[in-house]
Amino acid sequence: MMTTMSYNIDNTGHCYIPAPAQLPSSVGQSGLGLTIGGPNMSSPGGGLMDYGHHPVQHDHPDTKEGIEELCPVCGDKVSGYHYGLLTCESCKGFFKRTVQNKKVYTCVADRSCHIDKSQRKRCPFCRFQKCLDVGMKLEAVRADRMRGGRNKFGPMYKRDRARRLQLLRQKQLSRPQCQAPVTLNHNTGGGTGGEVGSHFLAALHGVPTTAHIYSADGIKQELIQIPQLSSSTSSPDSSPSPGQQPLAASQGQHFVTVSAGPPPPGQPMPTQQPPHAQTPGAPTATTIHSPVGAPDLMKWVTAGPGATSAGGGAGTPTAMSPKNGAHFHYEGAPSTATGSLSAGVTAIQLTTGAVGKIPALIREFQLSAPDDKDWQSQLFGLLQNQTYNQCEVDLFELMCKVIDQSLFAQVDWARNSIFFKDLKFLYYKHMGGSAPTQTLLMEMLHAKKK
DNA sequence: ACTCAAGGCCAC
DNA sequence: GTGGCCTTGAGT
Repeated sequence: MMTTMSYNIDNTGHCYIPAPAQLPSSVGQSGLGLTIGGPNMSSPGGGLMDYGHHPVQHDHPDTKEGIEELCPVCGDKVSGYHYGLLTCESCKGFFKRTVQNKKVYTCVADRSCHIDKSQRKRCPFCRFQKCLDVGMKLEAVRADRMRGGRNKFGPMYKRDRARRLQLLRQKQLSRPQCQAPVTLNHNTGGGTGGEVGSHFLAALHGVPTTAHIYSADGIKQELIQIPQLSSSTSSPDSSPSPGQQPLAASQGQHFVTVSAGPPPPGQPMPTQQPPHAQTPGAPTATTIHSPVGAPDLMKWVTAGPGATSAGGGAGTPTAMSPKNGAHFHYEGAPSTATGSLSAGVTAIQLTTGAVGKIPALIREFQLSAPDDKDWQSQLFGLLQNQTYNQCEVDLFELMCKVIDQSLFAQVDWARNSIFFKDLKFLYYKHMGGSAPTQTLLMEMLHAKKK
């Protein structure tokens, strides 16, 4: 039986094809006239990675350990990222020729030919179908045939690489003995000093960010930082849609302590400001007490722009003690708040003269905060995972992880707060899913006042 | 300067 | 037509 299947690309770059392939935008403006087809074939998966590019670098540290990525199409050795994913050199060439030359293949069988290294030449129809099925991207083939340079998939490759490396690392950590000392160094993010901030933003958007691992032989590799969010199941290469909820409640969420800038008019207390209520650039301090046995450095961690500096505005952290549990004192007109974390107990003292008559909204915030013990045990677990089976531990990396954890928890908490839900409702109602503008937000506030 | 994913070349 | 190697050039 001979079967064919066709797809077309319209002038907007959309391709109509009965396969889970990405749609081309750069491959011709008119119909491609390509005839393809085949069964839904799944990637063989397996293996982890081979960062070598052509020619394949067989002396890469990963391949040294016998871990080698196989081409998801034919099972041959991958030579690098090609058209959206790690493939071998021959499938790269095959895919390129097929798309560039607008090849039309037919399958003489039932569109379910097995494709492997020895049989990949037999049925180009099924081979190309498998290329599409595993995710090779038509739009990565350049219509103008321009050589060199980079395309839009660069960041995706980076994230995928990082994800794979983290999987590899998790695999290594699960081994009974530490096989190779690994020093963890947090990525400085191009020297902007914004790594923690970028992780925070990544959490807001539900996308993983990367850090770097330096293996014992000095080779820099990437470590992905996947926000620990219960509802975030997006793959590294998927971007959140405007209507997507990147964050949701997760276990162990806890808003540790945050001191922020001066309270907005009408706000009675600057105690636990939800992140979404903070103004950009406002001084933010995150204070965390380490679990028993963690390095001393962990006892006192601050994060965010102006965390320990004087900051601006009427309300600034005036005292922060790194010893015997973190402690901060917040002074902001017209009231002050003091928070402390020590010996596993989080205490928020309100010294406004309004103790006993805390505004209902703040009480609600406090009540909605998850159990402190949950948070601590989660943090302890994180640190255990980080230090267990590691011959060498980078304290800075640990600090960053703890900060990340707390920031993600803050975001979780904020998103689950009544205010955030309220805001989301309004913005869906008004915008139908697109981001609210400043003007729109003002309108909403006015509407609420009325 | 280096990286690496594009396209190109050419022996098979 | 295939696939290994080379050249290119934007991004880092």
